[in-house]
Amino acid sequence: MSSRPGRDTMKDLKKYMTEGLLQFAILLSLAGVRVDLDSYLPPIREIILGTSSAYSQIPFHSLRDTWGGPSLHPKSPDLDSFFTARRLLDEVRALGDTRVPRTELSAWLVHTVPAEDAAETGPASALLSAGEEDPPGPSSSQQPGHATPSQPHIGTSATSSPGDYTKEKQEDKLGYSEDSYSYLHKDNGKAELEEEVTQRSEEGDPSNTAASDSNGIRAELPVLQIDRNTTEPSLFFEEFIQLLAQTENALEGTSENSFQSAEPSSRSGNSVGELWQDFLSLPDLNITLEDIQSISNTNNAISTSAPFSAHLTEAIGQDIGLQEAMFASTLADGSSEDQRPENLLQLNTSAIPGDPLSATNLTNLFPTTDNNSTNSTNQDLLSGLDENVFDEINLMSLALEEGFDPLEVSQLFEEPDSDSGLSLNSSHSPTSASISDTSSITFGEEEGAAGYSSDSESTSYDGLEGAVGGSGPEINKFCQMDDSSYYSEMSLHNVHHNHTYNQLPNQMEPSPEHHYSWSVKSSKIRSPCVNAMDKNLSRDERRAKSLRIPFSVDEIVSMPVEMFNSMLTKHYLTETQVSVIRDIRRRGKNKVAAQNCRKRKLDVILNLEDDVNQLKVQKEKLLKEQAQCSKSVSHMKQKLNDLYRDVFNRLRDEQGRPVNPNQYALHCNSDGSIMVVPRRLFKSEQKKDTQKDKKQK
DNA sequence: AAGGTTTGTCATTGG
DNA sequence: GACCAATGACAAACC
Repeated sequence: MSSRPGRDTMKDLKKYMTEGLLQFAILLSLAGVRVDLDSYLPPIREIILGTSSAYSQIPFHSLRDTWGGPSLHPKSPDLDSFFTARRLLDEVRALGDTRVPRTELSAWLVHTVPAEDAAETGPASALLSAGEEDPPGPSSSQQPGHATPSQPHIGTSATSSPGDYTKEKQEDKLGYSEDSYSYLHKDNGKAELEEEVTQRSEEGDPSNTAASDSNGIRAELPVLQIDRNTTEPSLFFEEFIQLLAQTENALEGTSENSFQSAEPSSRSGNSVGELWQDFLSLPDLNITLEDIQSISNTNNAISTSAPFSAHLTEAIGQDIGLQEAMFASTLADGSSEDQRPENLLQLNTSAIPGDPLSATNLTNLFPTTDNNSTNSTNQDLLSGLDENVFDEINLMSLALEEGFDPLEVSQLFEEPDSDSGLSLNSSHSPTSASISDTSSITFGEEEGAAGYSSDSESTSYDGLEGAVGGSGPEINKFCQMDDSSYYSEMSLHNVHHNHTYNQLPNQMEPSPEHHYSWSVKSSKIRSPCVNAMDKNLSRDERRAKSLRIPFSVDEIVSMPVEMFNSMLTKHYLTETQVSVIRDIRRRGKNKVAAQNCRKRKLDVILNLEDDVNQLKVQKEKLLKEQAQCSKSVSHMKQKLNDLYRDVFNRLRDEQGRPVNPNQYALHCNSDGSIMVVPRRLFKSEQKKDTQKDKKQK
């Protein structure tokens, strides 16, 4: 068997990578997040159906649509399965000191467990026992403090949703007992995944980094790791394995007896293959997969509106960003299942300002996609979140949960004598406060890049930036912070308080400027990071936010003078704020004036061009008329000459001789009479007339 | 990389 | 004199 050990090693390595990536991809699809593994995997169809012998682990194609039982694959896949299971078991045991998210482990067992059921003493069974019975390993002591109490949060619910849904579907289709289902679902399914995600997010698990490596091979490694320091996953696995075993027994029926005498390993391999084949060939499976996909990708459906395909390659192959995936899960939970919005509300309620766990709650927004490990840089976004921002976000969440309008919440902090409906003290406004922290970051660099920068503005902003906390080294920190707050608020807005879907921005109420500006800006802001978001804001907008000016730039600019002056006087604004507000107004008006001026200039230019064109047309017309007149004049001259000649031909002198036209000419008198005058006399009279004209002139 | 366009801003002027 | 609109000029960003 080992006549060619090098080739066997490569073969094992190939299978190792392939099935690991496949399991990882299935896991990610179950978790509701997609990752592009197409470049690392052969077509999923080939892997599953075995059309490519190079990747065939199990004779799926020979078992396809057959219930009679497995048959031996020409390449002896039973041995492959045996060694595969054995090797995986060794891998798992060898990696016992490492910790791995339970979600991934669950998916790994989904693929592996049926094999062990057939052979109680088989290697897969040993694997199960390893996962179940191993006491908490050294990892529990290596990473203390990770076992924080699981807090419900948005990201967790999003992550656990597909898994629960999948299990529920499987239970429905395969006829699982109600007891087992309820136990699995209620006790282990959701809470376990939530805690796992929470734990993973707080750990900064190095497996994430490894999984997020651009190398697809490394991305497979965490799948093969096992968390030994927790016993709950074992329970989960046990129940799930039992369910799968029941399924396998139900599917194999009596034909299974003929294989009981066979080698356990081969039987396990065939069981896996048959279970997979049956699982995939179930007529309702497509619905299940579609449901899974629809749950995890509702957000994508919003943009694409295309039906989801159950094809796993599509599910895995689509590229999706970290924030998009998280946000998609959040939206999907809010739209697809009734319980999810409730969870969101509860989560937001639990996120009380000042709660030390509030930061954790929002930090948990991201680990749902951390399991995907699709983006290593995004994982760094979790590292340094400011608790103050979470307090502000939690305040917003509280307001949303309690049914208050954010405007009302912000007015709680507003000075009592403010009679302006527009006035909001954004220093306490959750929305504007969270944004202002961000804007103070990029403001400094933008200021330097700006062409003109008044000294007073620069200096004052620098000082205020320090007050706000936008120091240089913390740019990334605030970027992450704002990012999380932005997405969390966006999700909350969309789920809970989107009352303006049918309204255009200009149809909204003018007074809650924050709503207007936020909705308008949020529609433009889709970039994953704050720098990109702030790039959509003008310099004055960033200045206003950095100084916590409680008015939007549009308000400041378009406000009437009286209202503007009253605003400056009624609000306790610092000199810097007043100066900046006046500058904003001046620049804003000048900007509009410049735009109008350029528009007018352009209109003038266009009008002049039209005039030029019209004049050209008129010129051509006149030239044509001139040519026609000249032509007519020449025609008239010709006629006159003809008439002249005809007249002289008919004239006769006193002797009856013809009159020479060179010696005589026709002269028209003023009374209309015509006389025949000798030319010399006619010329002398003409000379006299010309002289008289010259003298008169 | 050079050149054209767009846009924001400042300085100035006139109403 | 303050305010504002208009406009030339400049610089940065963008194409």
